[in-house]
Amino acid sequence: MPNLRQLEYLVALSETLHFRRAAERANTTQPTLSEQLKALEERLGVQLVERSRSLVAITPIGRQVVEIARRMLADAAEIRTLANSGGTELTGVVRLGLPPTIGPYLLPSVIPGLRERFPDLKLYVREELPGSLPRAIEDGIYDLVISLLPVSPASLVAEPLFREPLSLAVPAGHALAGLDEVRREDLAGEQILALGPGHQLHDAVTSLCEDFGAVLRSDYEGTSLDTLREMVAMGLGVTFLPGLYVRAVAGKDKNIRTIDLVDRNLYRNVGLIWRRSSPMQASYKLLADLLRAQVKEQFPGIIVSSASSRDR
Amino acid sequence: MPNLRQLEYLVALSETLHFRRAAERANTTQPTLSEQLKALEERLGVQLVERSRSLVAITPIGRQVVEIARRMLADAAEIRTLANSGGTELTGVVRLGLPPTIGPYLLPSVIPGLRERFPDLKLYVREELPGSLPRAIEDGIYDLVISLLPVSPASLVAEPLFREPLSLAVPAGHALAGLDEVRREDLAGEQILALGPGHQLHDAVTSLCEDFGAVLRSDYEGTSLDTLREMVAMGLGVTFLPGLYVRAVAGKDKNIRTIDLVDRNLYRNVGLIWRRSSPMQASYKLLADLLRAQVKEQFPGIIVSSASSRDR
DNA sequence: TGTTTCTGATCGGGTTTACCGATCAACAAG
DNA sequence: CTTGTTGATCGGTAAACCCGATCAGAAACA
Repeated sequence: MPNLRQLEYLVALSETLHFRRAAERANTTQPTLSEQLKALEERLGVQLVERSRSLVAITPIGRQVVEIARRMLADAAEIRTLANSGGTELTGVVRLGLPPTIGPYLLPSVIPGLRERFPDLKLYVREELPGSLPRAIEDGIYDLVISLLPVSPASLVAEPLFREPLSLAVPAGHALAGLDEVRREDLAGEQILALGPGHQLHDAVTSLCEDFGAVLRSDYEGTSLDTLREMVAMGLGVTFLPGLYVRAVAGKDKNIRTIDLVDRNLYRNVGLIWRRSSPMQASYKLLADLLRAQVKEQFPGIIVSSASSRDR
Repeated sequence: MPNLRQLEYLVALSETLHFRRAAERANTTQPTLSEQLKALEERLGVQLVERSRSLVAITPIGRQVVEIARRMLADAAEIRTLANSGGTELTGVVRLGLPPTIGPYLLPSVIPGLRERFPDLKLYVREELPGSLPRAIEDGIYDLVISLLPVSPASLVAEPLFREPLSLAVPAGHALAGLDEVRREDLAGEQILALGPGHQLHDAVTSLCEDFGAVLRSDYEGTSLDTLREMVAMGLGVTFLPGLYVRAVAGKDKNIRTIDLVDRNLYRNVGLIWRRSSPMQASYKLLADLLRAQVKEQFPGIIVSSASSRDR
């Protein structure tokens, strides 16, 4: 296996065609360069340099090697630059997992701001059922996950992002459609639609229904927030929609009304999760800051969480 | 400066995400891999691997490094392949210098055959006044030179290729045009045209003129064999043309006649020259063989030299 | 709840590699 | 014939590289 240092010597020699000057350029001494080049030639089993008292020339094969060696040295330099800058800054591909009830509504709004702040950051985004997200990040499939808080495993760190209120969504002609806000007792007997099991909204809504005396329609299970909205618009029942979705999509649909709930206990807490063992901690906190700022700016009404303890 | 072996370890780890299996794949032991990866991270000042008891993951920066490292390892492998095959076979760019009175007439005929025999060989061809060719190859500007023999410096090796007869070229209506061959005395008093000084034909023709009692026209100096041919066709005088040119071009010109000389001392010896210190000796001899074979096939009438002593 | 198994980290060691200063041998120029 | 310049060589040293044995923590198992 050739050696980067030896290749560096060869390239230097090919540029100067002079052992002493090449040694100087490569920050070493002439004996070392001479010796290492010999060693390189022995390793490869090919003569790379034509030496005579009056002439130093690179052989045809040597020139091919020089060409490749130049590439390799440039690559090595790139690694070094990457390491110098990349230690602090967020660059390259970061794999982000998030639930489908958040991704399509949050990301389009915040990604432009992200690009501006971290121009060298490329997000590889994948949506996944929220139930499997914590496991997936523990297994190293993602670098970051946006998920609902709290998360259990001690190996994970959660940085809260925002509290997202759930709004009631009813058809335009519904009895409750005119109200500015509804109370718990208003919902008694209503037909409630929810996403299928696995989605985080499913479990939450189920327990809500028990509390409120409402009826969960198990015969219609939505597969996405969009289908849920359509089902409400068609009068199949009412449902709860998360604030991000309401502000991004549902609020613009004339066929339904979204109503705040007086009972302000209805929230989902959304946070940014990473492994405690990740060395990108500082960068991820910066990212969380930026996400909070973006949400605050783009989604009025969403309550942005306060950052956890700073340690820079 | 990162180290190729360390990069190999990193790549292996990125593929297995398991220290022991990665060590096995990289043909080393787990402690070594562990240690060297730590050393690499310290050199770069960046954490590349996320280690915890239950998980091995490559950090985002680490993945960028892996990507570059893969390129570098592939390049290193390419160097090794090159060295293994290239030691014996003629590949890559070989720089060939030759005189303009040979290049355009010899090369088009032999290059197809060359391609066939040495498919990975790329010739960088440059024409130069023959006077400066020996100096140029001594200085390492070329790897090979086709030149007229003999060559003086002891640092050069010459492999004879062929003996190229000089033919007399006269205008179609000239007094000698009907003859099959001419004698020295036939030329007495003729106006002889030649190339300018610096060309090898100049000196040779000058001394010929003295011998034959012919007159060298110094007021018209050709700059190439083609202009010389045109000048003869226009009746400005007669000239000597080398056999290769006669067979490739001049023989097809109806406005002139080319006539063999009875005096068979008129030859130029053409050979392939390289530096004695060149390690490609064996390949160059093969090349000379091929060139001789090609000339023999393509240029009937040119006397191909016998190869110098073989040593394989 | 102990026991076993598996993980990567660490330790002590020996070998190889990389390097340098000094010197040599061949050659060119004066 | 001397002087200066070239790359090669030598002897010694420090660092890099590697390995077997072992450790410590976590997970799986009984």
